[in-house]
Order: sequence, then C-alpha cells, then structure tokens
Amino acid sequence: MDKFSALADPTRRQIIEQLAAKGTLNASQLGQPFTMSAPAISQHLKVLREAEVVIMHKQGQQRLYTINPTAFNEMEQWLHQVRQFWNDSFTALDTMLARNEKASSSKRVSGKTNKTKKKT
Amino acid sequence: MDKFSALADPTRRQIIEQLAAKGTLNASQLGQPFTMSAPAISQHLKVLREAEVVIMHKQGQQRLYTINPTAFNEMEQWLHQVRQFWNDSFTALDTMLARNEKASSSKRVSGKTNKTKKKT
DNA sequence: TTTTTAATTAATTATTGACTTAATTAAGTT
DNA sequence: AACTTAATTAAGTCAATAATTAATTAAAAA
Repeated sequence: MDKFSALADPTRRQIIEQLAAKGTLNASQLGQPFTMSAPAISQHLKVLREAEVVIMHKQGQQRLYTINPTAFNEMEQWLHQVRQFWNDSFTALDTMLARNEKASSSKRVSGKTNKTKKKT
Repeated sequence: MDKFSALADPTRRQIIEQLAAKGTLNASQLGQPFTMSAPAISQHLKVLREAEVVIMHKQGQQRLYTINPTAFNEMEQWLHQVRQFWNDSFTALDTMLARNEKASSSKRVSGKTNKTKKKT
C-alpha cells in the first residue's frame, strides 16, 4: 500500500497526529483514543510501517512508533507540483473564461495557453 | 468520500495531473490515456466531483472538468501541520535517543519535552 | 517456572471500492 | 423524426480493506 492510501484512512491519520504531537508512543498508547480492538490498531500500524510512514523499534516487549520524517516528502511534492503546474499555466480568469465559454469566441477547450500569467 | 481517499487512487491522481497540465478537459479527453471503460472514468470523475477536487460545468453535451484550486489546501495544511508539530517538538537527536534508550537513563517514552529546539 | 502483559499473526466476516456491460439521458446532426 | 455522440446511471461481479475473535510469540514480573 502506498503512502496516499495509507493516509486515506481516518484512523491512521489520527495515529499520525498523535505521533506528531507526542513524538514516540507504543502500540497500546496509540490505541488508547480508539474503541476498536488492539489487533485492529496493530493492523493499522502494520500498514503505516509497510508504507514507511512510521518507524518501529522494539524496546523490551513494547513496540515504539515514531513518524518517519521523510514520509511526507513524496505527497507534498506531488501536491505542490500539481498546484504549481496549475498556477503557472492558468490564471483564475482563464478558468472563468473556460467555464463560461459565452464570454470568449473561440472553441478552445484545452491547451497551456498562458506561460506568463495574467495578461488580459 | 474525502479528499485523501479521492486522491489515494492512482487513476484519479493521473486525471488530476492531466487537468493540472491542460487546464480544462472533457470526460472523453480525460479517459483517453486509460484502457478502462468510459463509465469507469465517469465514476472516478464523480468521486473527484463529490470530494470537490474538481469542478464540472456543462457545455452542450460535453462536461468540462477543471481543478478546484482550493482543493489541496486542506491536505497541504494537514501535512504541513503534522510536519511542523513534529519539527517543533522533536529534534532528530531526540528521535535517535528515543530509539536507542540505552543512551538515556530515564524511562521517558513520550511527552513534548523540547519546546525550543536543539538544545543539547 | 508459572503467570501476566504487550503486541502480533491467523482466520473469518462484512463492507467498500473499482471495475464491467447494459440501459438511460440529453444534446447535436442528418 | 430518426440517428449519432457524450456522458451518465444502474446493476452486478470481484478484489481489497477494515474490522472481529482466537491463537501465538516473546518479554517481564510474581
């Protein structure tokens, strides 16, 4: 399972939020806020581990979990890249025009027309 | 379906990438790169619409799709917030210490101990 | 060394998600 | 009006996911 899917589940996002706030927590502590069973939590932790969103290390009989600090790079890059592409290529006005074709005469429907922005 | 889940699917992410690159595309154009059926694409578009990741507007018999420019704010904020929490509260060194308890004497396992950073 | 504690794995079930083909809606064309 | 095109909705299949309880592993405490 990839990082996007791993973080699509609200329980797993809450787990991450706990780790962001507290740094290191063991499996029991991470399960505390939830009503679901311990195995359910354990399975969520497995997903997060395998997606490399968290790092686990053993300390005696406990399993301590921390966030993998590089975990979010991939997602943030994707989001940023999509947003940049969007911003670079299209102004808000372009979007409005595309949405309301009556205002423009040509039948243009796609195409990166504006390399430099907002030149009306 | 929320935005995280909407973007967990690779087909839907590719659809978004197309829209980021091209601005506005109709349903047929968006389906072009894929081998799956038109209804499959239509269902993906429905998910993206309902999650408000894209905006649709009708133009004759076509449905034109664009990115909803505010779509990524929520996700980026979440990612940023998690990362900030993490960065503010824990230095890399803290993490290493937590991971290798032999190096520290106390049994501390959690707790935001460092409000100000990197004071070794 | 028996028992408790922490956590997992195994096996099963129910739900959700991603497709398919067939049918429908609505706009444009002949 | 009949036909074609664009896209959707409907209905059904199959695989993946999220949960459960039971069983297992391994460390710590009695």
